[in-house]
Amino acid sequence: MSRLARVELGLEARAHREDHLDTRIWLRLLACSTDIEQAIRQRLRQQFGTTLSRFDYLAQLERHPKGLRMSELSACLMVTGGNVTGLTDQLVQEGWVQRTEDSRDRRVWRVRLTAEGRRRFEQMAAAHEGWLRQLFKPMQNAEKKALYDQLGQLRQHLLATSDSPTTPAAPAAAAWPIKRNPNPGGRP
Amino acid sequence: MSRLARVELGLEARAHREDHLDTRIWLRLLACSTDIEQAIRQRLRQQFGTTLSRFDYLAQLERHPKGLRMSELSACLMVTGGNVTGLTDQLVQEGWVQRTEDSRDRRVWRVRLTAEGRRRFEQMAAAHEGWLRQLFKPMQNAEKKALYDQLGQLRQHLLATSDSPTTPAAPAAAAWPIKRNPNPGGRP
DNA sequence: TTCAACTGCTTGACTTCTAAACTATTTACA
DNA sequence: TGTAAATAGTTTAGAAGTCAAGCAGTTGAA
Repeated sequence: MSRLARVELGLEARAHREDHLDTRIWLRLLACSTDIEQAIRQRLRQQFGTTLSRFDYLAQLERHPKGLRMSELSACLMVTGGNVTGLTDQLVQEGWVQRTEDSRDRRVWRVRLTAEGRRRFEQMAAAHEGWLRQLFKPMQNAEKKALYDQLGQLRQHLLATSDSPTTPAAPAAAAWPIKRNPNPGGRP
Repeated sequence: MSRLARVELGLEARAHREDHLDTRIWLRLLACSTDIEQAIRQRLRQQFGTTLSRFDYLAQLERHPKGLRMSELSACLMVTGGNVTGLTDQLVQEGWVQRTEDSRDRRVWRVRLTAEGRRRFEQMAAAHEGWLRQLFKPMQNAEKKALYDQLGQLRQHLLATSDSPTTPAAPAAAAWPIKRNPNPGGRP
């Protein structure tokens, strides 16, 4: 098997002909997502010296000029609160965002872009859009629309399923054999 | 804005009505991918005490009974070599895989599943397939096929684009303003 | 009014992954 | 043959993420 052939498959190489369509869709989706993500990460780093997480963070703030609470950011970004605290500390220190107190509830922080942060983010966002245009250039417009709709349907279904009580949170007890230290304080 | 509404949007909330279709596709793709990934990670951890990276790693080996080199794994998994070294060390220590020397080239390691590793992986793979079946259950078969094909086209295009010389690796010099420590040895 | 339960955020210990520098081996070629 | 370049893998420092415990502030019911 040539190197090229393997590289061209990437994560999708896991798919077997006998695999269910569900599995094949997932592997293909993941491969596409990883491809694009790596391309974006690399460009953000090389051209702006920043990371995708920070970009995502700033993008959410740009959508909400009045600012967001930490917990709202956590939900939007689909990451834990601890992570948001860390990102916020960095971005505050570098002058992209500012924390302001909420007069009604002294536990909450409201985070918003600084003028400088907004200015700089807008540059990145323009570049970001250009990169995506380039990545998707070979696709026909009709293809794109179709893909966008298909993904929309998938997302609807996923959200419906995850909310339903049919999703088993976990079996009564951990089901794997004797293991000293499954995952202490670590990422899943 | 209610919590539910926000959570339901997640990463996709970044999309504005005026954004280009390309951007909107990407955000939707990423949201779908993240949703599924988190579901799978959670189940792997809770039910098998393992991680998605390890599962992916083992899945590649299962496809290749004769074993793979570290560099081949790195390409298949779309991760860096250093990462493969670490994962291999762990899995060898836990008895899932074994390193064997290559008689032709003393630099290379050939990694393969142990019998125990294969046995245990097969259990996980069966569960994995079940989870995906569950996640995709609400989707019609025709929808799934359409999505699978659309993603296939996208991937083709992405691979074609990334190979082409039109992709600018980086501008002549780093383009962001004065920054003491852009990203020393860190993740992008 | 007071105290227990809840909420919003932070902290701390830990894992995963990356990029870049490094070591060891093989290959190409003058 | 001898040496430079290329290749395979490892090491290292640090970013980014997780979970769980902890603290301060808020809420609500006796």
